[in-house]
Amino acid sequence: MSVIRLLVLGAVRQHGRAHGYQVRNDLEYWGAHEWSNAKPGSIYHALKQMAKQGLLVAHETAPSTAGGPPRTEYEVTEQGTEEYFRLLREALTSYDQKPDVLSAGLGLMVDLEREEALALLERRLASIEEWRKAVTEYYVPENGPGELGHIGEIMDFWVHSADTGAAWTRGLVARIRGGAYTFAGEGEPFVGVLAEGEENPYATRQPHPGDAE
Amino acid sequence: MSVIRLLVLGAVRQHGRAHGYQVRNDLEYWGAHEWSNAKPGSIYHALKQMAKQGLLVAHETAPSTAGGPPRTEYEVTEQGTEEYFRLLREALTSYDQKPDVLSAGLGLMVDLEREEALALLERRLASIEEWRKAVTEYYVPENGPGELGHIGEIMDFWVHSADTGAAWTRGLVARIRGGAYTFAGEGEPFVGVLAEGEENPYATRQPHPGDAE
DNA sequence: GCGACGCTAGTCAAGTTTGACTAATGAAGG
DNA sequence: CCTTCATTAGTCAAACTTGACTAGCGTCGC
Repeated sequence: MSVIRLLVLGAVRQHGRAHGYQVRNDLEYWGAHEWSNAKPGSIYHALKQMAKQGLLVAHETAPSTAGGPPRTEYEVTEQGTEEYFRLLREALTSYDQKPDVLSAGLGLMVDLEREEALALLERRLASIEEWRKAVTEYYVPENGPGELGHIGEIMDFWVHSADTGAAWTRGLVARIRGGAYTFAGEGEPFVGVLAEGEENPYATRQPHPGDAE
Repeated sequence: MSVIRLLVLGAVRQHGRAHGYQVRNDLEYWGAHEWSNAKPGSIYHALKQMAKQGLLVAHETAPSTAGGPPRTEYEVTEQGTEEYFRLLREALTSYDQKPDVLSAGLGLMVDLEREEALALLERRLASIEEWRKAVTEYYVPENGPGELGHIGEIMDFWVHSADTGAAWTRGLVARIRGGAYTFAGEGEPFVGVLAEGEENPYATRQPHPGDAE
């Protein structure tokens, strides 16, 4: 699963209706350009593609209020909402060792109810455990480890990552169970997007000047 | 940087001369299909592209000895060797939080001399430290953390990953400094590729049957 | 003696990602 | 005024990735 679709659906959904540039700014607000491949090209592509597939509807809109080419606003369809929750649940559950996917899941988890988020994270812990068992059983050669030479370090690195990742997840579960954060259906939700015209307080040092990394 | 080029260059270089299917098998031997995007399509694409760019030379070869279409053998050029070491050094040094790149670097690090590998890993530690300082200084809002709401968990996750990653790297440095493994110029190198016809002892449960994940 | 199956060695189209480029507006400076 | 510059909003070609497909050859069973 590519993380872009999840992020874009999450951003559009929180606005109700949003154009590409707004999504782009939200993702920067979330810091997503630092930990995922959220670049303008990918974002606009995802919007168009998902519109073509019926996950979003595109409303043609008049030339923008503040310079630049005319902008298109998007809205999430029912089908898109389904897909959004499918992706979100998968992001929180599966241990496919892609940290950007988990990060996106963390940013959007409050769209779920507290109990469900907890259940998904527990499932995640179980699947890490399962992965660990499969790998260590499978890759330990007859004559003990070390027979693999330095190649064994790769496995050791992955196992270490899995273990520390699991430990961190257990901490998160404890915080959520202890009442942290506001989940779906618990009153005033946390505002995770920028209003039209609002400035990003966590903008990168050099805000995209003509883009180019 | 995409990890595929590094892996493919490393594999071809160890053979001296190799065709695509051989590279594909080596990467499976290394377990790369588990922790990177090393799929047939990507591998063959990388071979062709790098041949076009002069990093590899392609030798047309007669139809294979054991069925299948005629195969092309590749060899690393001088330019390709330069690029290989550039990529390898970068993989070991930079903390761009992509674990597959580090994994590839670990698998190929013995192509460097021990002292250089150690120096690169120390640089890696320094750059993790630097990243950590920048992020924590920059992202902590005036009114303390927690103002970010659940979004703060994303940062916490990344900082935790950086810290545990650094700890693991320090362990690796200690092992290498303690004399583990055989690096370049230290006699008989570890055999990291499969000879023609040799079977992969760590093959996945179901060896690629018609491919398809 | 032939048909099914698996292995060898790839190709290909569709989709995605990248990095650089464009074009319109408005504000600031001289 | 008029040039320069940042901001808004997005396009585009080239490269890369993905998953499914192809085709030759051996061999095993019956």
